[in-house]
Amino acid sequence: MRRPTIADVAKLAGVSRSAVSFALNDRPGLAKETKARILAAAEELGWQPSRPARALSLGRAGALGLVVTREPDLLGVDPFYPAFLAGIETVLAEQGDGLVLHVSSPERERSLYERLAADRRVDGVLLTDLRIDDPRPALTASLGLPTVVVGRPEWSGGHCAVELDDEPAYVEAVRALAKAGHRRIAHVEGPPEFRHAQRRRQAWERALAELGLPPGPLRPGGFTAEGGARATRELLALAEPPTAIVYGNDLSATAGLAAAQQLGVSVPDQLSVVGYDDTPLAQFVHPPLASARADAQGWGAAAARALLTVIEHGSAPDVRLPPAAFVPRASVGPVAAGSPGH
Amino acid sequence: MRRPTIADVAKLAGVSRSAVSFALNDRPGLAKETKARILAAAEELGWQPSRPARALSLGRAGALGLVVTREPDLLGVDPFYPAFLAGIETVLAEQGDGLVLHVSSPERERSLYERLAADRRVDGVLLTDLRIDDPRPALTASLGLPTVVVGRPEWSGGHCAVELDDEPAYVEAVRALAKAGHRRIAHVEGPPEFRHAQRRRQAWERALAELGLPPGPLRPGGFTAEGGARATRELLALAEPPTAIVYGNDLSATAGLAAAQQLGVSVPDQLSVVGYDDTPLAQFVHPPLASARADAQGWGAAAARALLTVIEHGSAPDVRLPPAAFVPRASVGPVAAGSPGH
DNA sequence: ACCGGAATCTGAACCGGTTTAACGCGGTGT
DNA sequence: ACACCGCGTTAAACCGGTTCAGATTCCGGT
Repeated sequence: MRRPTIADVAKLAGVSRSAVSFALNDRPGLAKETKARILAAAEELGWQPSRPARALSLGRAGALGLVVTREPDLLGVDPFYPAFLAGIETVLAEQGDGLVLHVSSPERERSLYERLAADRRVDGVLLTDLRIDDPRPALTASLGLPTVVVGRPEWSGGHCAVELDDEPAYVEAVRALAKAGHRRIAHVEGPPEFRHAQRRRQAWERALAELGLPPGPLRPGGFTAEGGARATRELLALAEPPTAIVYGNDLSATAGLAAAQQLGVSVPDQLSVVGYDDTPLAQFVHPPLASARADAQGWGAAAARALLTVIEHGSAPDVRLPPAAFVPRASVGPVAAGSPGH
Repeated sequence: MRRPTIADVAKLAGVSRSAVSFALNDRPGLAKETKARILAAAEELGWQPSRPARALSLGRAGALGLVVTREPDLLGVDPFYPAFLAGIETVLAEQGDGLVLHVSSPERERSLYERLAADRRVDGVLLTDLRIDDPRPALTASLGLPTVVVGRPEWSGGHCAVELDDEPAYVEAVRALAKAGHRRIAHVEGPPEFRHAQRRRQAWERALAELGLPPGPLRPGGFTAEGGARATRELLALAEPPTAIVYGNDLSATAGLAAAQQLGVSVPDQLSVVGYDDTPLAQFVHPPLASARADAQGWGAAAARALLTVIEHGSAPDVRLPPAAFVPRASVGPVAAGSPGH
């Protein structure tokens, strides 16, 4: 019942342990039939080399690390992580490598990375959800832990960055709204400490400026449903309410849409709404929610590939993926003729 | 720049490597001051024992495995997994253990578990989303891989089961609807191959029977938004449409709610709606969605604890957690006076 | 007959921990 | 004075792989 070791395979094949190792890692210097015999023996015993043993002698754990520091609540409604993880897996599965996932809080984060590094549990880490003044890039650098930053190069602190830009979709959304006649376009932003939330806000600001529109009202939404609903109520209570709202994500947007309807504001007749993420639900709410779609799975795969390269070669070139695309839907409509402020 | 090993610590403290090992794992038989000196040396060098080395000599990987086989799409909107993972982490963090996560498809699943077992990459696995005739319990048993089944004991195939029952919340939901006067209560079920989807359907059937109500119409919803929307349209197109629909999850329910509204059917005046999962969005859609809440984090923690026990002792008693609770909200209302079929 | 060299395989060291048996040593009991 | 004991410590074996420096064999060339 004991699991077979390399010695068992060697004995069965009538060779030394090193020969088995050579056969497995198909190194040159083994006669073809010997190699076949060894592989047959391994097959017969159902032998696979032990990861820990392999990791110890190679000095490579054969695993990547990902620490997720978002609130579990936030995680559960965001299609990003599952798709991202699936993308990582597609790359790791080829190598037979694994992903070690930790869910953490900002306080415990530091010691967690330290342990990951000191431990040799993983060969490198992916950094997601970069924050303003994020200590992690410097931390992993000082720990000598190979790192890939999932986000813009200027956030990466010298590490390899794998970027999928939000901005174009945002700009496009604002342009689409402007084209539909909207002039008061509000934004409900995500937690401002997140770099991507900040970038989305700046994209909105810049797009308004480029179009020669006045800066619109801004409210915090925290990427949550509750925040989206509250922000929406506040915006609609303004003396001059916006005729369109761009949200930081679909969760806020969906809640905002419902909040507007609850106030008797009809979407898109009196208010246009845009989300971000293109949640599976987006096209099935009423009215279907305009949003932005990003290839999270491709992002995960690219990030994993980049990290493997960093681990192997010490560095990797930055990667720039096709940006997210604006997805127009019925929640965006022409500005109402009788809309206030005209 | 080389990471310190146990030998470096031993040299610095002026003792043998075994003494360092003893000190670290606080075993008896070391003089107090020697131990203090060793720990000080370890601290000074920032030394932590290498996982792979430790795993090799202990024969324990120090990691649990979780294979997720859901569609990435389904994953992204379900608050279950993130909270579940967070719960696992709370338990593993104490031990310093890790979680190896794999995202897979049913086809690759088998070989993945085989590798996990042969590999010694993990000490045990958690089985979630049990299906009808799920091959996994028997597979992990035959692989000698310690296993905990996340679900009902009768699904576990002899493994330890950690259960959080859906049924009471479902029965309660149907009762609440019946009390509000509903007699034609439909169900939009999840993928029927999932045990928990099946159990929810049976709960609905049983509750109707117990209340003396006729069996209601049933439609597949696949736990998806699209499925929920389509099923709703079909149900509402019936000659005698239901006055209430109980969905397999919130995603279907939310899409169904929107579909109904799109058809001009007002909720809850003409149709009552109940979901399951209590998504963060549930109380922020319009009208707020009645749902059912389960402590997914507690579930994860309990499952992880049970698995650690199985790994250590070879078995563990089944765990039965408090069941999910029905959360009434405004999407449930009294049956309309003029409702057809009265 | 002898040498050189390629091809093939093995022995032993090593990765960084844990564990077990034994050892040195001062103190006790008789 | 001797055997015995317990305490604190260590050397060495072990976990299961990889790797590198030889060892062995077989071959052709001169």
